[in-house]
Amino acid sequence: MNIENTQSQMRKGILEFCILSVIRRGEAYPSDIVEEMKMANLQILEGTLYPLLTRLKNADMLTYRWVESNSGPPRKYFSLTEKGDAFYKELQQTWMELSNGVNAVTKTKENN
Amino acid sequence: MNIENTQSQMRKGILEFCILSVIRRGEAYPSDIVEEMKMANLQILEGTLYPLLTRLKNADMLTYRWVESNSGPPRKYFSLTEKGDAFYKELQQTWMELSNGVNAVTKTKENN
DNA sequence: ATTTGGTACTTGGCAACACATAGTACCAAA
DNA sequence: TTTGGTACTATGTGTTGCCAAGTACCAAAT
Repeated sequence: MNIENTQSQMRKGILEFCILSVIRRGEAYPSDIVEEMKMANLQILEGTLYPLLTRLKNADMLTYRWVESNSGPPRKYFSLTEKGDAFYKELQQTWMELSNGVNAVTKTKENN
Repeated sequence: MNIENTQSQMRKGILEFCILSVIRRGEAYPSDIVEEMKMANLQILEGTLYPLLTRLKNADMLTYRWVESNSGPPRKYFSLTEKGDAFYKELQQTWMELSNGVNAVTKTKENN
């Protein structure tokens, strides 16, 4: 029961939302995503990102196309499917409700 | 990959924070906690709450005392230990950072 | 031509936790 | 003494973040 562990627990399910959000703004390949997340102070590791993208693709939320790179191997560029877009909107709603709920329970005079 | 599942995934680690917050405002027994959570639109089930309280107690974050009830069996009233209070403050910081991060990544013009 | 280093992706396994389910125990009123 | 409600316990399952090891491709240096 340490903070590092709790931090990764808190990430569960939320990363999915963030990643869909990044891809939703335009085709992206894994390193793009890591970069955008880092800019928002949300680190995500490759060992987390790759399996997550695979899950989302298998669930028909994402598609990808191979794009040649001039500095290394080809890259998978991901984009949202219609289903993925619909799912994203549900996640958005879910996050808002959760976030409001947590703030309601914890942000009370006595706790500040 | 459905919404119900994602909702419970998103709860991971966050419930811990919420529950400590409720108890921090004053001794509470499980049903009190469920009630306060429900008021904030955060449902928590008994099968989740009890093991969580046990974990927190085993980690020295909580203590409890038995209190007689005039309508049923005695109740465990929980309160925070010093360690629990320190931990709560860390969780508070963690939640703020995570929450800000998620909003930064997802709340962009293109996504509204 | 072979080595080296970087980039991109894959795979298998582990630990933590929300949740479901079934069960135990206690109490009070019918 | 049965019934129904309340309080708590114990066990098992599925999902997921993360780690670690591995594969593969490319380009510049040796």
